[in-house]
Amino acid sequence: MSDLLERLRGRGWRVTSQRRVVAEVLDGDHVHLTADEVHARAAHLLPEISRATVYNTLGEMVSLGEVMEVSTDGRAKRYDPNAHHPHQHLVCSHCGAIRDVHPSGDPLADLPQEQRFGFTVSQVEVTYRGLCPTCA
Amino acid sequence: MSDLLERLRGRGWRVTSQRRVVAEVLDGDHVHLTADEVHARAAHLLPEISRATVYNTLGEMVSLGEVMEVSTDGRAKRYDPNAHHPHQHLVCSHCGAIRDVHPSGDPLADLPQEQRFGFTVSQVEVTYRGLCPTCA
DNA sequence: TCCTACGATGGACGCTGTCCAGGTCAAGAA
DNA sequence: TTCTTGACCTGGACAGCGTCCATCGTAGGA
Repeated sequence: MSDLLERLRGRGWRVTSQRRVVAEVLDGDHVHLTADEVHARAAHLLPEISRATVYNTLGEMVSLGEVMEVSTDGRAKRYDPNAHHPHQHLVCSHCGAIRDVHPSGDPLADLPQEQRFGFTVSQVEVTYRGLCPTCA
Repeated sequence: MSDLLERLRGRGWRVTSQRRVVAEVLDGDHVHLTADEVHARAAHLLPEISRATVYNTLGEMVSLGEVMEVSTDGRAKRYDPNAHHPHQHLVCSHCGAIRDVHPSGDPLADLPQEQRFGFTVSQVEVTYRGLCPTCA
């Protein structure tokens, strides 16, 4: 986990106890927590941590490219620490479970030039939706 | 436009003046209004219409599959009347402009079986991001 | 014309996220 | 170790988006 902390420290980030617990909470694979969930888990480790700090810290991690922001449901944004490995998301339409997936091929290549309307396209987000084994 | 109204009437929908103006506001191509924008335009045609009614009506149109819900920015959802022609979206990262686009190929086919983790995948949403000609 | 169930209203409420003034502290310097 | 300072944290107010609910209005059938 301190991978993330080490990288951030290397970028001149001041490491505080608040930032450390947020980084700890975000450790792991297939982690897609909302800001509120991050706050709840962080508060378990450091009871006085404020909501504003969690939002600020997450925002900074996103700016630094160390964490991805994902919004799969139009409600709260979710934070995905797996930002260094390009991937897409598979979401259960019923229970909201999320998995990281790696489609074959380059989704960007599927958009023909004449369908780009002069845009300089630089990024593609793909969300696959369906039912997970438990909900099906 | 009353395409939409006719289809809804055919499904036993009671047609009221409120529902009619919401359907009128949503008429056209490349229309991606937020609920609030729909409300503002509807109120121009029918000043007393309430916000709750607009939300209810949009929600019903979505349930009936006549309108698509799109959330491209993590803020307000947008409503796309072009629900009967499968398409994806191209979004300007700077000004938020949205275009309907039609990628070549079937994005669903790009997700190998072993990447589906037992999910029954039924739908794919693709959002292309970049800069529009004006913002570039 | 009358009835009635469905629809509309608007105000309260909840969730998500942002902002700000003031207090606190990490980390470098001596 | 102590000092200094600017970056950081806090808690609360506030704003945007969306939902809920009790009540009133009305479309459409009898």
